This record gives sequence, structure tokens and C-alpha cells, in this order.
Amino acid sequence: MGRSPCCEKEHTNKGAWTKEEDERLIKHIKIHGEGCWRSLPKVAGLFRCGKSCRLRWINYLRPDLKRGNFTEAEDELIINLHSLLGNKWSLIAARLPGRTDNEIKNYWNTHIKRKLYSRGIDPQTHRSLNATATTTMVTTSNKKMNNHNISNINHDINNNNLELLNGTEDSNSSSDVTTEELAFHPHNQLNLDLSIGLPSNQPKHSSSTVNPENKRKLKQEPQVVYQWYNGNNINTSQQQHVCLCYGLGFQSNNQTCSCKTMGTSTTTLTGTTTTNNNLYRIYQPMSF
DNA sequence: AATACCTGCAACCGCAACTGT
DNA sequence: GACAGTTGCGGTTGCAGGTAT
Repeated sequence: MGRSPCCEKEHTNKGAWTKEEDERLIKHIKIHGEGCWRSLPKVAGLFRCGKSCRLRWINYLRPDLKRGNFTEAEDELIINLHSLLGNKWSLIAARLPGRTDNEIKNYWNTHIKRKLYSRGIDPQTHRSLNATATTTMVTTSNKKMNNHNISNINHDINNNNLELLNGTEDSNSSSDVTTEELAFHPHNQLNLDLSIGLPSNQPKHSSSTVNPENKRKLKQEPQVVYQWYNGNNINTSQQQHVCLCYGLGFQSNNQTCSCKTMGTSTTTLTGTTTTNNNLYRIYQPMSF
């Protein structure tokens, strides 16, 4: 039995939205709020697929959207986030208020890629184009040795940590492993963990004020956030670096990187170190 | 002026994840 | 646990407008 279609194709409009349709959608959401996208078109009197309504609202009609050109700072932030997260546009968009995943995706494909090429940087790997050309990529090995998917995101909201067990088959991901990196590690069962923590002063969601819809969203949405470091200490002062902690460990031990414990094991801002459990940690501070 | 080609972006599609029963 | 329904994500497409020939 195949999946049921998301809507009746025969009775739905497609293509560009008209002003009237936009107004109907805005009016409906103003009254009823977001959600129930499947039933929304019927209730709102729109001959559109629910998915189409959702997309239109999220990408173009939401009042909090920032229109206009991307700033240089936004460019750099996108590049940095992409080097971390790969093509996880929704995660990247979460760090750019007023920007949507679709907008960022398009901007990446049309502008930033070109910009990086002009800098001699491979937009997929974020390495120098020369290095990329001369380095043998062993993505197939990477695929085999790591069955985790990026969806195995282990939320630890209480600890303000987000662990991305990065093993997606997405060739666009920035997690390609080079032969050098494999040689660096004595075992092939390499796992690449990326831990990104909440800013320590990030206001936490109050469960008492979360309605069921938002609660559901909270559960679903990976809260991509950063733990701000200033030297060894967690610090939320204005002089901030992003501490990107990659735990290159074994798949079997499921070890995750903890920024909190890292502070005690390193004395420098950059570099690599090993820990008790054969876990390699690389610190890549950046400033924006 | 007409046509071809290029570019940017809005929208669509298929799939995976999530939720409720 | 199985299944069906819903939502969200990322890749891709198609079209409008701009530019080159």
C-alpha cells in the first residue's frame, strides 16, 4: 500500500501565490495561529496543498522575516556554520534571525559557493581547492564505518548540549574523512561527534508557558546553540569565541564530547588532545 | 527588435522523522 | 509494536527577469 497523497492534486492551485491567497493565509494564521497545515487550506478557503501553505508562510509571509541582502557578517556566519553542519539549512537558519532555511540554501548556492571558489576554497569541504584536489577522499569508507545518521541527534537539553553523531551519507556534508585523518587515527571505526552547547545564559524554555504545539516543536527542533568560550572558562562576556569540539572517537563507545569537561583538559585555545577513552578532541575557536 | 542564454529565487517533490492511536 | 497521519527538511525544478548576441 502506497502512502496517501498529502492533498488532492486535482483541486489544488500550484505555482506562484496571488495576493488574495496570501491575504487569506495571513488572516487565517492571525486568527488561528500556525499549525494544522493539512486542514488549513480547507478552513481558510484556499485551494492549496497544506505543505504549500506552510512553505509560503514560513518563507515569505511570517512577520519576523528579514528581507533584503545578506550582510558580510551573515555571509561569514553562514560559511562557518556550514563548515560545521554541512547542508543542514534549518540548523543554520536557526542561528540567523529573520532568515529562512530556503533563503539561506538559495543564497549559498547562488552567492556563497561562488565566493568560496574565488577564495580558492571548496564549498563542500571548506578546504583549499588545491588540497581537495590532491587529497584522496574516502567517503565510502566513512559511510561504511559509521552507521549513525545525523538524525541520531541526542538532545541533552538539561546539559545544554547537542551532539551530532555525524555519519550521514550526504556527500555534501563537511564530514568527509581524508586518508590522513584515517591514518591519524589508529582504528577505522572512526566516529565524528560534534558537540555544540547552549550559551550558558541562554534563556531556557519554561515548560509552564509552552503550549502543546510549541512543546512538540521543542521536542523536534534540534536547538543548535553554542557554548561560548573565552579561554578555558565558560564565559559569556563580549569577547567570545566559538569552541567547536569534535570528538573523534570510536563508534562503539558512544563517547560524546563535553565542553564542560574539556575546559579542564586543555590549556590552549587551539589544538588537539586525547582523553582517557581514546577520544581525540580538536578545538577550533573562531571569532565572528 | 528578436532570440538565446544566464541567473536568482519561489515553489514543488519525495522522503524521513515524529506523533497519536 | 504496528500503522496511519502529519510535519519538516533538503534537493531539485521551473519560471521570470536580466543580459548578451
